[in-house]
Amino acid sequence: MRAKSLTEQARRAQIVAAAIEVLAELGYGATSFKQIAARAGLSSTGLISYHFKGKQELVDSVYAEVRRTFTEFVLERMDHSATAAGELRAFLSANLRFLRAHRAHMVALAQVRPHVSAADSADDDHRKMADLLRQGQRRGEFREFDADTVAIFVLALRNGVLARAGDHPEVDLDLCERELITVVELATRRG
Amino acid sequence: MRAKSLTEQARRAQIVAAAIEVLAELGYGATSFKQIAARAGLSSTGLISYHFKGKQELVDSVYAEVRRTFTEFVLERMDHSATAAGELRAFLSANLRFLRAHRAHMVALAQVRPHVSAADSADDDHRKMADLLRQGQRRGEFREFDADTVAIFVLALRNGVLARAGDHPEVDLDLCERELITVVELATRRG
Amino acid sequence: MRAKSLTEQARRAQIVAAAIEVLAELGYGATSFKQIAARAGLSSTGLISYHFKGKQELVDSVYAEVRRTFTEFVLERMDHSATAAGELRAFLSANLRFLRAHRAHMVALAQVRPHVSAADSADDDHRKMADLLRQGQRRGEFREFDADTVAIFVLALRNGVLARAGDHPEVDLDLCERELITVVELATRRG
Amino acid sequence: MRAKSLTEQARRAQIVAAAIEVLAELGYGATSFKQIAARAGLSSTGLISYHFKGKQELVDSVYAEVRRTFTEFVLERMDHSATAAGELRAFLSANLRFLRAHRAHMVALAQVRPHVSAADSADDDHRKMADLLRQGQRRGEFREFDADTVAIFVLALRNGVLARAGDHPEVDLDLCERELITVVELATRRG
DNA sequence: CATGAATGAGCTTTCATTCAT
DNA sequence: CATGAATGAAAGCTCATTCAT
Repeated sequence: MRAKSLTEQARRAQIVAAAIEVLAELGYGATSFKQIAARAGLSSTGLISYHFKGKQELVDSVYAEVRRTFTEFVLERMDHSATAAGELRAFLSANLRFLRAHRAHMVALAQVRPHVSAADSADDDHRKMADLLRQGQRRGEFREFDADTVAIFVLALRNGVLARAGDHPEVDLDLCERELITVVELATRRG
Repeated sequence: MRAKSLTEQARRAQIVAAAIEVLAELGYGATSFKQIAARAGLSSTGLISYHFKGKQELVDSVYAEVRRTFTEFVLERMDHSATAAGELRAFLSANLRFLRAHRAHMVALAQVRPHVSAADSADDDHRKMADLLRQGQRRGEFREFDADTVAIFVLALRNGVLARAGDHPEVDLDLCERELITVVELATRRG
Repeated sequence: MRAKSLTEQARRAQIVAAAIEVLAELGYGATSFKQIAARAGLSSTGLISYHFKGKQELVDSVYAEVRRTFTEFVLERMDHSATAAGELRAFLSANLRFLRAHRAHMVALAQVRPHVSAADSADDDHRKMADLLRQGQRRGEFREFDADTVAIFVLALRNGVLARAGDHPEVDLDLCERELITVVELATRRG
Repeated sequence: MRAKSLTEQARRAQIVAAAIEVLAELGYGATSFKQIAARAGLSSTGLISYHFKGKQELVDSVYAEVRRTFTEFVLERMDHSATAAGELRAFLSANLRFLRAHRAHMVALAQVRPHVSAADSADDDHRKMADLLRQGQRRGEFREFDADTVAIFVLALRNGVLARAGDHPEVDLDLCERELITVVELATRRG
């Protein structure tokens, strides 16, 4: 894999950005090269094939880009010094803030996930969350529970809120954030 | 809308059943009329178009059928006499049992949901859950929280568990059920 | 592989026939579904894909059809009772007559052969010819030579004549036939 | 047509050489500018279009180059002083040796021939061979036959052997050469 | 001269849908 | 009612070619 030129990188980024927009607006099924090309102001779908070996590579690139943006966003807002409980709170909080800042990314992510070829990196999320929970248990912050199972719950809450908020713009994200943090704390804390 | 003859109803049911199987096995994207017809033992996709005005109507019918089956299943197992907390427990429990008994329906539901046109009947679920929660608050079983928000959480937990279990057959559903009930109880109970 | 209906067989035959014409006129590279559909009076290339699983199946069908026609034609004109030398003469003669009767088939065959997927049935021809030559040697009609090598020669002569005559309509096929038979006889006869 | 600079000539030669390799390895259908550029170490297919007016010119150039190499090779090995029969033997012999020395050229030639636009220079071969045969007849070396027709045969034998040997590497070229010379001699000699 | 990005026509294929029988 | 043949739109993708730099 030889290095991409600057122009190439820029075009790829532009196409990925257009794809994200279209995915968020029309959903995966209606997202064709034609739509993406139109959105990106390209004169031909051939150009997309020129920059991406196939639809799969584009889909994977979209996924990677959204994850990159998301991870970066969350990491910047994580509270590394503190307790596991603190990290958990920061994680949830960052997720909701990301939704506010990049709603299209969030929706596109949901649309694209079932079609990503990469060994499912959702498993990554799961593993990291379970580790954080176990750490909190070792430190005595959290009660006894099966960390893998509760990790499913935490991520389910996150996903469910994002999905709901994606469909229902009227959801009050501030309220949601407070309640979410409360709920997770009640569900995990010791005693 | 004139009444459907018995034959017609039977055919529709047969097609919907086949569609559910195919959706569960191949996913939405690979579910074509051809696949469904083959699965149903029909010799022509024309028959599907004959009985359903279009793909959308079939999709909606699949959704309706899965929901009907699901609702029926859950209702039979609800504990109506008891407390709101009891109902909540019964609801969660029934959901997991349904997954065990009708995994294909569950997977098909997930595949089909994003393409359903009907005014989202997920909203129905939400409303009912919120009502149940409010009832529990009035009775003093639950702590103070925003019922609409927590309804999102409860359903998110349910959906997340189902999704995870759909993809990862190794998940221990019994363990999952116990932890889920514990978590929801901790998160909602008074005091 | 279930039986094809009569209509289906007819359509397939029609498409194959059109493909043969187009191949003969435009060559393999310019033979697209579009051209074939136009030639066959079809309103859509989709119909070709409907009747043939893919381009490869069509190509193979064309090859099979031409070979079938050809083999039938030649077999009818073979002199089975007689000597190996007689059979050889009859074979060559029949080949040239086929060219006169079905020039398009012949040209299409040449165009299509490199793209046929079937285990090369040109090897079949070769084996049969070598067997015939060996038989003639055992009977004392033919001189000693390496039958496999001379089989290559005989088929090469046949192919070369067909190719030349395909490109140069002015070739005198009667003269060609007489000379060809003479040459092969001189090259193979004992003494 | 202004003279080509040295650089230009070199580039053209490089591209043609790469094209020959690709043609021999992948066949005509899979030989794209992209493949050729990659093989030649060029970073853009644009360069090919720059040096050749179109694909046709490249194809014709490949053909011309192979023919040039081939003719040169054969001419060097011809026995000019001798009889027509001797020249004929030398010609056949040289052909087989060329195949051994430059198999790729030979295969590329076969791939490219059907797509060459140039007034078929195969006719050249034919004319020369017919002349040689007539000369042999005048000198009393060869029997009476139609020289044009037998020229077709000789070239057909040559082509057929090359084609067969191209596809079947197990062919014994030494044996083939001896048999070929014998056959042609039997078929042409006087008495 | 060489580069690499861009273009648009063309390809095969799949799909939901229609319609005569 | 059911069948299977036919339709045409749309998809992803490849290709030779063009052009600004």
